[in-house]
This record gives sequence, structure tokens and C-alpha cells, in this order.
Amino acid sequence: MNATSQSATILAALENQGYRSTLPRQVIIENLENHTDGFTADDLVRDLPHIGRATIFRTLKLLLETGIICKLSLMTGEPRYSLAHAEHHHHTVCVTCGAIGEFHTGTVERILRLMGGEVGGAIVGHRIELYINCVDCSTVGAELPQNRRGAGV
Amino acid sequence: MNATSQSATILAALENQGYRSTLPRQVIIENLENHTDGFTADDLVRDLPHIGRATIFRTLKLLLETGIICKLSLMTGEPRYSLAHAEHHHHTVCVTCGAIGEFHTGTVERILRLMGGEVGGAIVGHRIELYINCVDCSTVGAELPQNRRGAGV
DNA sequence: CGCGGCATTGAGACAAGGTATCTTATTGAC
DNA sequence: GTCAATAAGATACCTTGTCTCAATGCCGCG
Repeated sequence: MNATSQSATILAALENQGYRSTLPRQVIIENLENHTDGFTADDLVRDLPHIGRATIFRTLKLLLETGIICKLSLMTGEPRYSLAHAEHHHHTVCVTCGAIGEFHTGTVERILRLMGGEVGGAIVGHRIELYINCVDCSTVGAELPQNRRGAGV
Repeated sequence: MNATSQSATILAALENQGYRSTLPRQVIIENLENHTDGFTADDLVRDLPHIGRATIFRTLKLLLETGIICKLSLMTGEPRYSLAHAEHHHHTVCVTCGAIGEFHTGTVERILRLMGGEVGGAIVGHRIELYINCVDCSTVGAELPQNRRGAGV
């Protein structure tokens, strides 16, 4: 998949939903492809100094609502955005290098749906994030000096 | 369990970990019991005007590190704190009224642990949040005017 | 009891991430 | 090309939190 055709596809998708295809949007979308493992709003602001901060945030919001990107939290809670590749998925985040991956598991979804009964209410959504030490990081640095708060498997 | 004895227990736990038992901490901890279904830092700031904002945040951080409270995200991403009742658990959050519940499922933990292999790396933590319409809210208002972004079960 | 050191507090400045407002510029349908 | 509507840019503002730094309170020790 070459970069230009992907951003064209995304722009076309926006147009199909009634949004205008503008130069700033095009530039932002093209820039997403340079950040394949997650990025912050500020990364874009710095990469694209001739585009207003508000526009960056508005566009991120738009892409989020359209399902083109997704937003997740590092283990510390810091927000990150990432290009979505699959329809419904969850994320793995390397606590060392910050690399973001996607995974999907029908089994977990099924169990969570079943929990609806126990939990007393109708499930309308969920969020799952898996914090890992990716293969690259675990082979290089043996120790993990991360804090353990938040959740431990 | 009556309120006073619970806050005394929490204070004692802090002392056992080498933290001093001070009046502001005591007041904050007692106040937590008024917010059984989740609260924001700002709730405390407003409830306890004679305690400095920095102290509120510092104490929340302390209680978080000690595992006495936990921090979670609403579906919109807004942070919420909640008194922890169980050792390791996850949260249900009512998207309508904001009520927070706890649940635990060994099955999900087990599956996630197994995913470590597929996902390429060692799992060091996870975050799971279940967004629901609690029984009270689903009986009262039939429609759910929430946005659907973030995750759909 | 009083002293001294250290943890803690409070006030306020600062930072990050994001939204609101308001004016100007673009877009794209006609 | 014109025009209405959408979008952009600048900037102020908000929220959630952290940092700094001087002042205070806690507590063990003599």
C-alpha cells in the first residue's frame, strides 16, 4: 500500500461523509503515515508548523469520529493517537519504546458481553489496553524499570 | 463498616508505609466516603475549600500509589477516581449517570496473558474498562443518546 | 518539655492537552 | 464568477495536573 494512495483513500472517505477535502486535512493525513507507531497531537503541531494548532486538534477529532485513527492511553495515562488498521481492535503499547500494535480477540469480547448480566446493565462499549515489553525492547534491555501501578496481569 | 473506622484504617495503612498522618489527609480520606461512585479531583477541591489544590492532587497521587483508590477513564476519556474495594479488579462505568462498579474476571486475565505470545512481547500490565447503562438508567431512559466512538462491544 | 530535622502544606506559576470564539479564507455547487 | 457554508488561523481560555519555594506541623530525641 503506497502512502499517497492511502491518504487519498482517507480523504475520499471523509468526502463521502460530507466533509470537505481541504489542503490542511490532506497534509495532516499524509503526515500520519510517518508515525506508524503512534503519535501525539503535539508531534503533528511540530511537524506541520504552518498548520494551526486548532486545526490539528479539530482534524484529529474528525478522524477519530470517522474511525480513521484511534486514541489510547499509555500506562502512565498519556494520550496517543494511532492510525487504525482494522475495524474493531484493541492496542498493545510497549512501555519501553512506545510502539503500538493492534490485536483482536473474539473470546475476550464474548466474555465481556456475558459479563453484562453479572455487572447489572447493558454494555455499550469497552476499552482494553495491553501494556507490554515488545520483542525488540525485551531482548535489548533485560530489566524493566517501569512502575507497576494501574494494573498488573 | 462504618465511615470513621474505614478512614482510620486507611490512615493507619499510610502510616505503616512511612507516611505521616496529617489533618489534611484525614479530611480528604473521610471525604472519599461521600463519593462512593467515583469523583474527580475537582469534586474534592470544591468540597474542601480550606485544603490547597496541590495537597488534594498530592494526596490523590499518594492514595493511588498505595492502591487505596484507582483512576479510570469515562468513555469520553475524562478521568475519574474511585475508592478501591478489591485487590485487583476492573471497572464498569455507566455512560449515563457515571456510576462506577468493580468486577473481576480470571478468565479475561488468563486470555490476555495467553495473548502475550501472539502479540510478541511480555505483558506487563493491562487496562480494561466496561461502559454500560446501569440498571437504574436503562429502566428510566430507554434511548441512549451517547456517541459510539472508542469501542463498541 | 523543648528542639531540630524532615515531611508536608499552601499559594501560585507553569505545563500539557484540548476546546471556544471570532474573524478571515476556501471550497465547491450553481 | 458568485455565493453560502464550511473550514482555517489566531488566540484566549479551560481542565487536569505538576513544580517550586517559603512556611508550617509532626514526631523522635535529649
